[in-house]
Amino acid sequence: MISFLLKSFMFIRCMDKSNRAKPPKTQRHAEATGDTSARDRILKAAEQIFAEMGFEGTSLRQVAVNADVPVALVSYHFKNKLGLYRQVFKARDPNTNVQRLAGLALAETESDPERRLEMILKAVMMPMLSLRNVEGSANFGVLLTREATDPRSGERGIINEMFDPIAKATIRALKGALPGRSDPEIVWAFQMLIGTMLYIMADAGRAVHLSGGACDPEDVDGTMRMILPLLLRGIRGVGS
Amino acid sequence: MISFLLKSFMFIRCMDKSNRAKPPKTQRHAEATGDTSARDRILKAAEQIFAEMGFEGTSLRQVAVNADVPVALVSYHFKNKLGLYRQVFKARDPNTNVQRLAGLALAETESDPERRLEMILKAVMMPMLSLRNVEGSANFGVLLTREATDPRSGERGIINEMFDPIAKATIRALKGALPGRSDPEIVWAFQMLIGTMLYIMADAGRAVHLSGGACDPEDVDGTMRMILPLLLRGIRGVGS
DNA sequence: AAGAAAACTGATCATGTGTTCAAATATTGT
DNA sequence: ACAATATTTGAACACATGATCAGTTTTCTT
Repeated sequence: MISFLLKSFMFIRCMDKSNRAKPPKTQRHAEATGDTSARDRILKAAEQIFAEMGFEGTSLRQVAVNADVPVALVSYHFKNKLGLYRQVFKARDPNTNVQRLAGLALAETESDPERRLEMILKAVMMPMLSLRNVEGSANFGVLLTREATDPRSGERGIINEMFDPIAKATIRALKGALPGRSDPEIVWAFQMLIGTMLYIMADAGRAVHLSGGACDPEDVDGTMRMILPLLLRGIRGVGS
Repeated sequence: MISFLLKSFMFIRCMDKSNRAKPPKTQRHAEATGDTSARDRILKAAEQIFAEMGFEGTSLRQVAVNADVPVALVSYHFKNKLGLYRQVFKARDPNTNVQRLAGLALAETESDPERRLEMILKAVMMPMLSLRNVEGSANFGVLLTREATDPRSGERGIINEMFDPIAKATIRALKGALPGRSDPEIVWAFQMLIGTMLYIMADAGRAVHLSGGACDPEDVDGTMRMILPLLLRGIRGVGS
C-alpha cells in the first residue's frame, strides 16, 4: 500500500517534470550536450520578465516558473534578485558594445566627415535596434530603457559601469567628426541620440498607433532610414 | 484605574498625532482654511514615490506615511493602487496640456514657417521641462517617462487617454509647418522630439556626469538653448 | 439643533515576497 | 571506484503587501 502511494507520488512527480520544456541537467552536462543549462534558462526568463514588469515588479518565483526550475536555484546561481538583474546586463554587454566599438573604429577610418558622422550614428544605434530581430533578444532594449530612465539606477550603477566606455568613445568620435563644436553641444547631441534610440526601443505600439501603421519600430531598416536623417541633420548642423 | 489606562492611551495617541507634519483635517475644512487636504497630501506623496520607485515598487503604506495619513484612507479616496496612480496623472494633465495647446494655437498664428516650427517645439517641450523648477513638481517628468516607456502602460491606458489629443495636435501642427513631408516623416520627427524630451526629463545626473558638469537639465533655459537647435535642424531639414 | 453624508481610523485578512537551509542528486578529478 | 565538489530540490521563515470592514468623528444640510 505504501509502495503504491509512493509509486503514485513518483508518477505524478514524473509527469510534472515531463511537462518541463527541457529536461533539467547540470550546467556542464548541458553545455556538453548543447542543451540550455538551468542557469541560462533562468537568465533568459529573467530578462523577459524584468523587461516586462520592471525590477520591483518581477518576482523570482515567476522567473523560476518560466525557466522551469525551483525558486531556490535562482538564489543559488545569482545570490540575489539584484545579482540576477546585474547578470542579465552583464550577459548582454559584450555582444552589443563590442559591435559598437568596432563600428566606431570603422568610422574613424572614413575621411569624408559627412559619411563619418553617419557611420558613428549607425555604429551606436544599429546593434541596439537590431536586437528586436534577434531571436529571444527583443526584450533587452525595453529593459535597458527602463534602467536608463530609472531614478534608482544610480544606486545599482549598471548604466555607469557598463555604458560609460561606449558613451565616452562615442562622444570622442562625435567631437572628432564635428570640429569647432563646444563640448556641451556635443554632449547634448549625444543625449538626443540616446534618448531617441531608447524611446524607439521601448516603443510598444505608440508609433504604429500615431502613424496609423506607417511607422513600425519592428521594421529596423525602415526605422533607420527615417530616423537617421533626422538625427544626422540635427547633429551635423546647417553650416558644416 | 481603567480611566488612568484610558487617559494614558489617549495621551500616547495624542502624542502620536502631534508628530504629524500638519494636523489632519477633512477635505472641505482644509480647503476653507487653506491647509492641504488629506487627499491632496496623498496625491503629492504618491507622485513622488511613484516617480522614484515605479508603480510596482511603490507601497501604499509608504505613501500613507509620507502623506501622514492612515493606510486605509488611501483606499477610501482612490479605491485602488491603480486608482491612485491614475489620479496622479489626472491631476497633472490639465496644467501641462492646456499650456501646450495654447502654445500650439499661438504657433498657428505665426506666418514665418521658420519661426512657426520653433514655436511648435517650444510649445510642446517647455511646459514639461519647466516642471523641474516648479515647487513640488519635479517628479512628474520622471513619472511620465516611466509610464511612457513601460510595456505595461498599454493596459493602464493612461498615455493613450491623456496624451493622444496633444500628440495628434502636435503632429497636425508639424504637418502644417512642414508641407511636402510624408506622414511617416512627420511621425518619426515627433517620436524623436518626445524621446529626447522624456530622456532629458528622466535624467538623474547622467548629462552632468558625461559633460563634466557643463550640461545640466536642471537649468531649463540653458537646456532649451542647446537642445532646441538640434531638434529644429533635424526636423526642419536641409532644403526648407 | 438634529439627522444625513462624508471623512477618517485601527485592526485584520489572505496572499505573495525574497531568502535560507539541510538534504538529495549529479558531475568531476584522481 | 571513490571522494570531493557542484548542482538541484522542497520546505520553511519572517515579513510586507493591497485590500476590506466596522466603528468613530467630523462636516454639511435642513
